Amino acid sequence: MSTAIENFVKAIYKNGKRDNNDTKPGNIAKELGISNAAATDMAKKLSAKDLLHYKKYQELKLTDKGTKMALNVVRKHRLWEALLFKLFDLSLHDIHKEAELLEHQTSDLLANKISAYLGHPKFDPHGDPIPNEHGEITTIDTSIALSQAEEGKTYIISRLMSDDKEFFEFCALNELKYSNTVFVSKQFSNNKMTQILVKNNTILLNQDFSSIIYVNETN
Amino acid sequence: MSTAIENFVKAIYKNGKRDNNDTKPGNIAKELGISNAAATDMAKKLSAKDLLHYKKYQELKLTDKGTKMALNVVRKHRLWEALLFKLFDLSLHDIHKEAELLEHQTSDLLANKISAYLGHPKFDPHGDPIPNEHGEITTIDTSIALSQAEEGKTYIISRLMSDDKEFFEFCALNELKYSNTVFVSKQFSNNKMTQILVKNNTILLNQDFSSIIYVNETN
DNA sequence: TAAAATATTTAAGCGAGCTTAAATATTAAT
DNA sequence: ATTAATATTTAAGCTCGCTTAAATATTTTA
Repeated sequence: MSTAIENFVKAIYKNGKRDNNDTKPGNIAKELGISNAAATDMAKKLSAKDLLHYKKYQELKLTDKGTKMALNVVRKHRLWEALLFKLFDLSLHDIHKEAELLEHQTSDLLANKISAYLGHPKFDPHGDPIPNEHGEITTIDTSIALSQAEEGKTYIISRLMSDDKEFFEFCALNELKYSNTVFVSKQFSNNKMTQILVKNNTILLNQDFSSIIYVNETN
Repeated sequence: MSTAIENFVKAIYKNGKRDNNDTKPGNIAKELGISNAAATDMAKKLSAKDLLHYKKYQELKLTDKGTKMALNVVRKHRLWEALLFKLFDLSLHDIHKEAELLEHQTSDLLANKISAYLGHPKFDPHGDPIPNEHGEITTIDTSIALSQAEEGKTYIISRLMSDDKEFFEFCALNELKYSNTVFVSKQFSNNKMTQILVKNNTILLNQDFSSIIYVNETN
């Protein structure tokens, strides 16, 4: 299936997930930056391929097959985001742009390898859920802020919940990266500080930072 | 520039590098799995774009612009191969297939990030040279076999020169991967063994293995 | 509820990147 | 050097994924 088809199906899927869910061709067209005519055309074609239900002037609805395809593309996108974020010093915006292209040229095998390498993460760096191999999504984020973590336990960073440049610089300096391992050596309950160990570096976090670094328990 | 164009230019470049260098349309067509007619057609188009010189019934010759494009694609291909090889447990064949797709969807920025992450390697896991950002190629491989390495020095693995499955299994077990760091703790000159330290594991290599693991000095 | 605004669909057409079939040129062989 | 074999080119035509313009349906609003 082509990039155009994958993007079309993905756009319908994402549109359906929003509050303002109007999945008529015009809306999808706007999202994809193509003409309404092109969207109608594509809708008919994909209907013939059993990827969506199309009826004149009605909303577009993905079939099970279409939903599965959309979830597969979304999975690849988010896995790429997670990998690029972990490996490289790139802005989330740049990462998104690269993932947008790579997602269509990624075999299921490679996607699974990326997932395994990252420890099968359930969320990407934006905090969006990553569908598993079978298209299943974990909607409940079981991660907790480092400020809530238990002393003496080991966690994996799942989310850096901030837009602050300085915070990201601090993270980069201290190996605080998505999917890295963190050992919570001490919780100072009085002054709300958290002491952690990351790659043999001991770091003392104040609450500002410990409350926006999200982690998952290791199992 | 499209995937079709990039592949066409790349095919001419690679063809020209071989002994049997006949860069007429038919040969390129065979390499790309397209018809001769399609290749002639494309040659005309690319001539108009100043990517190659085309004269009826003559060989196709890349212009400087075309050569630069080819080198850029080759660079991205080989960087992907190096990265995938380092990160994932995949066969060289699978890695090649994935890189073949990813190479066309990779920004120069991302390519540079991959290169930096790998320590700007000069060769990919096959031992093929990786052009730098400016399209320059290091043709002389300065790497040496571990059997020739100096005691007490630290090296970086540049090449695993084998097709043997068991050898690769041994490598995987012992963190002997492309771009990993190796410390040569002892060279036993009498029985031609080499003792190395990789990620806190001490490994004793016989000459069979130490002579096919190629490394570069760290600088 | 009828007119105005907006959205969707149909129709015609275009470029990219292919195809096959036929015409033409080149190369190899006798 | 002619003929036979092979390669290249031209021509016509296909699908995909778009476009614009016109026709038609739906919504909004007065």
